[in-house]
Amino acid sequence: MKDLLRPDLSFRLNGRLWIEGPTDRFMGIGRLELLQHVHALGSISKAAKAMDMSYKRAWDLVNSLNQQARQPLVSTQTGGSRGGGAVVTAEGQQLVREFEAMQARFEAFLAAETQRLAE
Amino acid sequence: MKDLLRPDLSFRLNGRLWIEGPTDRFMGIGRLELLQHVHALGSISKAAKAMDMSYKRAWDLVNSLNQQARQPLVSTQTGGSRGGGAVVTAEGQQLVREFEAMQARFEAFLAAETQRLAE
DNA sequence: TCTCGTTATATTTCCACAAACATAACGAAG
DNA sequence: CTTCGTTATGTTTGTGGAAATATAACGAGA
Repeated sequence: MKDLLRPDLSFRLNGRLWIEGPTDRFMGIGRLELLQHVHALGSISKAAKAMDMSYKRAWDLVNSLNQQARQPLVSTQTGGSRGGGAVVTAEGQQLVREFEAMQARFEAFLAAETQRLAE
Repeated sequence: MKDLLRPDLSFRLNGRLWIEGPTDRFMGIGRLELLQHVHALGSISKAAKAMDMSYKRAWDLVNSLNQQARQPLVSTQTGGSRGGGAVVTAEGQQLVREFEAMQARFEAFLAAETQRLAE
């Protein structure tokens, strides 16, 4: 394979993995990172800021996740002394763990295929 | 996992695989199908028509492939009684075979992960 | 030398989607 | 009853990339 490619350019194998519903995407690497940030920071707005994403976009993603899940994956609270916040529920944490694992296996697959390409 | 999803909606795992260069994408499932059509039909314009793609887009993709390859993957000819045409070179055919194989292994991976999701 | 189907290439138009912007509601605490 | 940071939601603006449009060149064959 590599003998087909221009030797003065560097190429790499890449890929994406996601779970899609009838209308919307359900889960992907971006949503995974968002959930991880929400879990770590306790708020959608802080997570958005940390990821350099607009709050609206982050909220829309969380909303899409919750709409497609049997039970809320992120539970939110408005108002209060600290303005409110968001927590990743037990179900959300389960999703994070399982998708992380799948993503890790995918990256192993990519690494193996990359190896194959070099031969 | 499936216990997290709304039971009234149908979800499926999906993914994409591609080889990227420094500036452009080099290879992916779309380019694979284009090469297969060019090989079968002997012309970029017929391949484009068959795929319901504009000729310009198809030509741009072929051009991108050729630019990034050490040797032409698609060889073209203008003019002549039939107007010209395009053939997938031996190198192009090798690329098709290798990417097909990789894509098949990826689909096997997806199937295995899909199995895992259902449990 | 005219035709025809194709390759080759530039320019313009269009549009889906993201980003940006705006505003209301919420509720604990002081 | 005001403040503050957050959630919640609608509207407007911007833009990258695809699609559409246009045109030239090519060369075998009639």
